[in-house]
Amino acid sequence: MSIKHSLLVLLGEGDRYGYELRQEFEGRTGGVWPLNVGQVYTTLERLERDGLVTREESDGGRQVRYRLADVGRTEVEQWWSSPVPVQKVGRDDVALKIALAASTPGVDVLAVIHAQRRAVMTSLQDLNRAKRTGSDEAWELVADALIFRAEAEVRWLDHTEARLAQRTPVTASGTRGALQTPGASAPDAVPATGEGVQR
Amino acid sequence: MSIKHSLLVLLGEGDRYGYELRQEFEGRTGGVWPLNVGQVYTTLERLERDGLVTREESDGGRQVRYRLADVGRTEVEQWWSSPVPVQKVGRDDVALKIALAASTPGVDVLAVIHAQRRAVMTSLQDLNRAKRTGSDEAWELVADALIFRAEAEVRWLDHTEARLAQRTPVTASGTRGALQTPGASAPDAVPATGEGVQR
DNA sequence: CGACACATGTAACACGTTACATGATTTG
DNA sequence: CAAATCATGTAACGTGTTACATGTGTCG
Repeated sequence: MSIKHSLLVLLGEGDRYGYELRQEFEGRTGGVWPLNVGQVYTTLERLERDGLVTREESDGGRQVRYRLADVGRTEVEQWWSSPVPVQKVGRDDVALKIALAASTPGVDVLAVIHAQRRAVMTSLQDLNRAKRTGSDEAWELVADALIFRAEAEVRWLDHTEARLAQRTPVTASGTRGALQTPGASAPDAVPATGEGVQR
Repeated sequence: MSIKHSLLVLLGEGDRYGYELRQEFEGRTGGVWPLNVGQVYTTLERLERDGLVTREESDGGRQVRYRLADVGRTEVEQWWSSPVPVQKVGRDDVALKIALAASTPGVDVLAVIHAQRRAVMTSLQDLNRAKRTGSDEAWELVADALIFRAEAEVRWLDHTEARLAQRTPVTASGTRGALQTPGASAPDAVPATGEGVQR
């Protein structure tokens, strides 16, 4: 959904050809989102098929310029004015995994949580380190988004661990022993304002 | 990646047939993740093709029982012991959109941010309301994950808005006027510990 | 010349999603 | 009986991803 619209946005600024679109895209996003060239072409094909863009060969057939059609222009405007749909359904891989782990006998939920947190915090370090290096504005925006999200995930993992730790430890027959860290207290209402991210 | 492993996990507790798997899955996840039955069957096909499960008809051909193969069992164990890969690359639809908006002339970034925040906060309300209703443990886990993530997104939107507001407003020729909310101060270091989510 | 950037494409696959088709069995 | 539930599947599409194929132009 996003590549399609991104290309449309770029085409909104003027006619472009595939190769060019890819370069601009990576420039705009600070290279955070590496885009395979092939994908640009296939996406453009679909866009043309759906009548959002028109194609015309130029430079004696060496380049294939694309132009934003009216339908496409409308599409872009709608995209700008409507928010990215929030995942109401709950397609969250991590949450699903933990929920599954919590309800599966013989699985060490705490260990799963620990492993996950370790991974998230590592990537968090990487992100913060990389953020200091790169100076691109777009890059920093995206990096911050990832950082905020990662921090939220850590907070959620803490929250969940605390909650699971205080439940009746019936299914205590784990595969291997997990470090039983107590975790912060779990506020019952809105779980925001977690402050302990660093460990 | 998750449905596949979820089915494998369920099969780890004993032989199951498709219909049954779907019911158990929805039960375990508190129904948060509605799973189309057809998808269970196609997924099972792939799993069988890849040798992770074996199939055998039972009940006179009325049911098709699946059994976890050794390869599948290994796969499950690996899944439990390895974290869900953190999105290092930055496939973040919202961040991409905002970054694009910020670098596209004639687009009102603030308006885009506002629309997004409005949507997120609405879903946040829904989630909190629904959380009070449902009492399932799995459901609450997943709901919390979504809540934490949504809050992080709001915080990031605030953060980004503040940052964009203080940059030289050269491209001030927006499509329509946006409410110029000042937003919180932007801490330069780690942007965690945002506390003002409610508006 | 050889390597590299430019430029376009095809093929195949993975995963998810929706919709439709088809029967058997239970139950009001 | 009719409707709902049980149970299995197929077809088609959307989006993303990787890998490969092919040719031109430029520059050291």
